[in-house]
Amino acid sequence: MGCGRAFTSYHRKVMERKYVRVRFAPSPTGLLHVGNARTALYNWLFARRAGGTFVLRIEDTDLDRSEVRYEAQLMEDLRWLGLDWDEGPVETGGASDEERGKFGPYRQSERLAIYAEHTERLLAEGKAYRCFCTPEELDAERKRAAAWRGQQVYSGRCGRLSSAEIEQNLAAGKPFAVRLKIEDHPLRFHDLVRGEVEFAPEVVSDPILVRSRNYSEGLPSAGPGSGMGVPVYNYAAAIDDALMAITHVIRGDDHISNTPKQVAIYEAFGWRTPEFAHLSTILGPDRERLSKRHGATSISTFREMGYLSEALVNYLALLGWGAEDGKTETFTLDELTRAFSLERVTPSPAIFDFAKLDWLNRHYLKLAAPARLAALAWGYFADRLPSPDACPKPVKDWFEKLLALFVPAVDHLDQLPSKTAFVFGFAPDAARANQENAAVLAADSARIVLAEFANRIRAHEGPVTAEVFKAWIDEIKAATGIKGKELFHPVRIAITGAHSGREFDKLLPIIEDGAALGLGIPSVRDRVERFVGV
RNA sequence: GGCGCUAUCGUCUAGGGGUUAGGACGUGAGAUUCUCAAUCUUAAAACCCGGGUUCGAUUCCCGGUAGCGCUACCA
Repeated sequence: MGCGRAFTSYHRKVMERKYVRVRFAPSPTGLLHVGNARTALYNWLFARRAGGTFVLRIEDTDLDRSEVRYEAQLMEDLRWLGLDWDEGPVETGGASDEERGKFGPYRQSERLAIYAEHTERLLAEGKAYRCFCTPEELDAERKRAAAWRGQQVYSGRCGRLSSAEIEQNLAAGKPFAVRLKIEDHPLRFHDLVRGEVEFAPEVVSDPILVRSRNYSEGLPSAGPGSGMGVPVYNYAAAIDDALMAITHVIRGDDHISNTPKQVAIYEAFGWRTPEFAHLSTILGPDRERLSKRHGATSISTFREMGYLSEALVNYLALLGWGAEDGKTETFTLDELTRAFSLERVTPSPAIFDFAKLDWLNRHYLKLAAPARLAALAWGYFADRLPSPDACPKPVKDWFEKLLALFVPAVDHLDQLPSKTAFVFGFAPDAARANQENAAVLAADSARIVLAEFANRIRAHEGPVTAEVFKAWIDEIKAATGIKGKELFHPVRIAITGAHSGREFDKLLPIIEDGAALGLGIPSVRDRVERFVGV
């Protein structure tokens, strides 16, 4: 296949909007949080559904705040969620040192020359102009405008400078920004989730496209011989979206007010505007924008807490989108891909519900294969188990059984150590000290039951199997007439330290098998003897 | 202040000019279990307010209110 021809025909089809091309364009200034992850997910689903292309672009024009480690983390998080991209930047330290895609580079810091070129064009065509206003002048103007009209717009006075004045300023070495000249007509765009949106031209004012040098210190040169600084977000994003032939811009609704500026940029270049879809904000329980103080928000934190990626993906999909039947709640990525449509995305903001996420996580935890759970949970037991590669098979098997019993009782895997702590060690004094336990143990029946149980333990050889235990319980019940809670609770406390927990017939083998493994796990006999005193 | 977006159970949502306004999470009750969890059954729980259009509005239109966003040479 001739690459050049293939590209040309592909490109033509792209231009005719026969293909869908979307992008996820994060700034590597922090960890990927659920809001952005949901944006990435919707982009990905939309692309996959349409058989289109999902592009990853890194918006790192804010060099003060951008960090390479965040970029790497971001890619790891996307992969963990199962969101693969078709085009994207060369990964620093990644498996491949090849850039994917023909519309690169995919990092804005590597596209500065492209922006500079386009700015020259706008300047030459009179669609943009140099603004020599100082920050102080602008500030004063803003205050005046705010007091007078309640609006803060730029007067556009540098747009009326004569060429002589411009030459003079340039010769004097005055720093300048580049502003777009806004035409006097409403700026409209179509939004797939909100319909037609329109802004009056005067509220947009002549926006800055390129910062002056003063604001671009320490940044890489915009290009050879260029006297300009670094472009602002709205400008770079619009150029990139156009040049990367993005057909649908799906992003957070905090960008709605930015969109008319970008539409004006598209118009200035004579480009066709893409479709937009603005996704609502994710809020915390107090209706404020979701943030760290509400709890976990970054994808990597959820991962560390032992949430399954399919649970998070499912939850995020449901947050702002509903299935067509109005009923289905659980979706695999595959099912989502088939069911998803932007038309069904809700425009209203959504409150992040940790309880529902937990429910979905429990759901997927129950479905997960034992070996996978073992691999995921191992890290939480680093101080109790040998490392996975140095671990004897019997220990591995035992651990899987332990998980099978206790995973259904947790919301996320990091709750496992505390749930299972009593298996690995037994603290009789703490068990007695517990108030609820003390109430149970205070009863005469409890003393009788425990004495009976201890007698049988002493007379017994070998592990206490579920069958042996059952027989003892039946005997004690028959001998003493004690049954139900009065019978079981004291025994449970003597073995586990708590009056509630998993079923004895599954729990006992875990304890007795564990005791035989050399992990320091006390046997049932050890426990009971220590508890009642020998 | 200006501009914009949004508004159905506590939460996520379905629906839509006439409905018993549906589902899910959570909550309450019951069943089961030695107990907890799980599971099953079940209950309570919503159309922001005011006007207009209409025979009829929760649904369409306008206004109000509230929440959120933007209002930077941040992204």
